[in-house]
Amino acid sequence: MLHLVLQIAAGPKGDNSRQMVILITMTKYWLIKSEPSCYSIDDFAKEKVTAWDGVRNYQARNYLRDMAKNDKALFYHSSEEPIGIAGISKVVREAYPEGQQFDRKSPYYDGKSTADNPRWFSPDLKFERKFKDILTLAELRKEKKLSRMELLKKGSRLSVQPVRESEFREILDMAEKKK
DNA sequence: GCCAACGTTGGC
DNA sequence: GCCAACGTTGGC
Repeated sequence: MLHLVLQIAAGPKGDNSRQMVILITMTKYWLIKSEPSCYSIDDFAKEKVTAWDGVRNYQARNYLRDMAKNDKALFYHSSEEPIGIAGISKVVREAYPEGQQFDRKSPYYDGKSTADNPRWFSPDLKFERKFKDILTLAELRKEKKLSRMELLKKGSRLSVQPVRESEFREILDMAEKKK
């Protein structure tokens, strides 16, 4: 949320009555990775809304916590050909304590997490759409406008990453043109 | 607080 | 299946 304070006209010193506060919600953009053998865009399309759980990296967790309602996230298929962006999702619930950290039977169980002091958080994401064709990593690398993307940097392996609005738009354009 | 050893991610 | 690039762990 961005807070803009507009001074309409100068009042007497210390008098703020002429200030107008404007609240603007800025949509943020993200990229989330998933191995399709584990959870694919088709699984997502079927489930419609899912908790983005199982993330066990602190930086990725911080990004998950930064997600706000209505933010958009590119859904990326990693590890299996065709590797690339498969579709889009939307944040429908801000991050809350992730369930699997408390589940002893889960591979994501974390004994150091307590209900009072949870370590991991997950937002709820809603399936928005699947691209007709996966926008491949090779295609993304060829586009100069995307050269600053976190995803394309050497050694980048974070499973949750911020994406610039311009990059998000460019990716939608590219997906559209592939038809 | 350093850093070696180990584990994981993910493209190739 | 290889391995570079990271992140985490734990002894000191």
